[in-house]
Amino acid sequence: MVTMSDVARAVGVTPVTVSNVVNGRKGVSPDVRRRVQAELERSGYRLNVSARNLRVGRTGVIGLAVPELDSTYFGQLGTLITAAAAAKGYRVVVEETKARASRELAAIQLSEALDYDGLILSAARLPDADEPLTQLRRIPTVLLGERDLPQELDHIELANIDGTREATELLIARGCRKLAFVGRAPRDDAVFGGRREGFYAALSVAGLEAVTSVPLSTPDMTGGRRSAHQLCDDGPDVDGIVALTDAVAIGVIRGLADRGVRGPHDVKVVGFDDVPEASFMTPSLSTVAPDHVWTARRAVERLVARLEGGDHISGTEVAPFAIVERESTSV
Amino acid sequence: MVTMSDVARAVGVTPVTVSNVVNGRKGVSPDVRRRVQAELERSGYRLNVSARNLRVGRTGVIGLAVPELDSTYFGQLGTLITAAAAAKGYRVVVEETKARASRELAAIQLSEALDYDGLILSAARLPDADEPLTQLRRIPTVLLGERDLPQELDHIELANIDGTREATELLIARGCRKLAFVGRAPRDDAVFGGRREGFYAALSVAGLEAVTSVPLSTPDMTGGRRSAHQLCDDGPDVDGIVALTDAVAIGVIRGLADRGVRGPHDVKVVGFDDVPEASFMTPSLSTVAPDHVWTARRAVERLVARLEGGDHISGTEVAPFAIVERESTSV
DNA sequence: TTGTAAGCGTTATCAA
DNA sequence: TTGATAACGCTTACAA
Repeated sequence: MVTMSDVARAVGVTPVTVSNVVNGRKGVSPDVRRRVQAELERSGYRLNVSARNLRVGRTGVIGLAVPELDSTYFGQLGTLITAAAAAKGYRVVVEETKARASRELAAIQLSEALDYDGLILSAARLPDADEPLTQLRRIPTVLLGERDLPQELDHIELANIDGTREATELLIARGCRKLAFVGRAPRDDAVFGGRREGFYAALSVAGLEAVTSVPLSTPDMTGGRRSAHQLCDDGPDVDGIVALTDAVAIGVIRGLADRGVRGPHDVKVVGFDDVPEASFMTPSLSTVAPDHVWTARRAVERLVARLEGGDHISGTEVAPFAIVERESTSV
Repeated sequence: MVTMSDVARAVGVTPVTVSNVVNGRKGVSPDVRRRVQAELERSGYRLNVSARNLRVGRTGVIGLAVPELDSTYFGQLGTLITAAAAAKGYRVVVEETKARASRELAAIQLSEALDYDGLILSAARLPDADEPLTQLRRIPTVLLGERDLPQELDHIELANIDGTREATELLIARGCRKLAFVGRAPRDDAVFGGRREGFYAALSVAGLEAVTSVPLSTPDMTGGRRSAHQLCDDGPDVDGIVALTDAVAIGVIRGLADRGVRGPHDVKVVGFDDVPEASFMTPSLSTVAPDHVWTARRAVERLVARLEGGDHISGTEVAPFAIVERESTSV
């Protein structure tokens, strides 16, 4: 391994001068700079960032922990946060937690292990115990998630209740009267409780009763498809479905098609997230579209404000959203 | 910031003993261990990994550079590589290069900057110049990509020619005679040349002429949709389409639907990649399915072998693949 | 413009 | 079982 001292010795200067060249600082004569640069090239020198970080006490890296990478929702989040962070001079590394609470904790510990300056944690199902929150206080963190959290934590959440309520209202406005919610968690009912709450709120205002609330084995396309099969096989008559997420909705639409049920004529469906593929499905998917760009920018802003010690607010903010109507709810 | 020295002073031992406790090494009396642990807890001590890495000379982190994160193809790749690396005791951080050659270079430099032990680079369009390859020689790297590369580099590629040839043969076997390829790059024809080559090879064997090769503005769903519109508006009669990737194919199917063309009755379509959503589309998508698990495992294996200095092979390997037939090519 | 000295927090080595 | 010492590669502060 080539160090600055090696390069310095070869050129006949001190390590400090080499450091100045490597970091593009001024105060180095053109001649020396040139000779140092030549030797850096020649020797294949690589900066040891552990050493630099040890010295300067920060890494300029923000960690982003997401439950899964193979969904466009979290992929897009990664893309947007990376861009927002780059604008502020930070780099982002993405960690996958696999949505298991223990892995979310592991991500937090990892962030310590990797010496991230800060962490953005998309916490699908952080356990209620205090212990993880204690962990979170050890490293500057912004949470993106669904859960009610103590006010002193930085937290950005989606408009789960209002968004799902308006999505449900859209179905009702389009003539649906026999509505089902696909998204009951198998065990922990608190997870995604907000979306369910919004669904029931809309029904209650309209004076309707839910036909059913279908359990969801996993909150993804496969789970949605399975739930749709179950719904068809159990036989309750349904003309509108509110799905927990777009991925679930895509699975539901496909699962209905498997049973010969065609949307939007037979059953209308809405999702949540507005993933990139929503407008490419057949039928294209009506959905709650949170402002992902806003969310990403705000998460980074708040984290950086905290990192750089300026004024920063705590507590929960809710991302703005819009209802996007496409073919899956057309009359 | 609490250091080992701080903890040591508080307990009345030396930093070395604290280090031993933190790292779970033996040779520390139960009593001392307990007291040190208590103080670690109490003080909120956090290991400074920059210091450790400086000392031990490695980081245990593998970088994965992919063109984009908001596609399930690369998302899945990230998931699988993360899992394969974890099995070998390495962690993975994912970097987004945005598919621009300059960013792929930036990723390489970044990997140096972050002190990854090694890098897996999914190089969509690495430039031909030698310079980047010189860069690659500075850090242990495995390339996942489409390009012909010098033999001394570790390289895993997909069966672009054979895969696309077989996919095209499937269309022909299902009765298609008027075939189009959607995936001509706007400028650089060398990119993804292999897939085009496979398409033409199948045609030639069957004694057919291609109806057209449609340019693709961007290799994603949006580009595919646009190309399909163009194809419909230009009017050539087509009964089978080979798309560059599944994402493009999904866009193509939707673009055809926009113009009232229904698959698979009117036009059959095949893609490449077997992304998770391929089986959830309507119609579900026939495609070339590379063995992603094999690819991820092999990439990690080869990188780790290189890192740990054992025997390692160089050169190019090709991932196995299968043709998966679904509804988009049914008769 | 360049050099000297010191230290960032950790761990390896050797001695007690 | 514990401690003293040195060193990893780099940057900051200050002196020349």
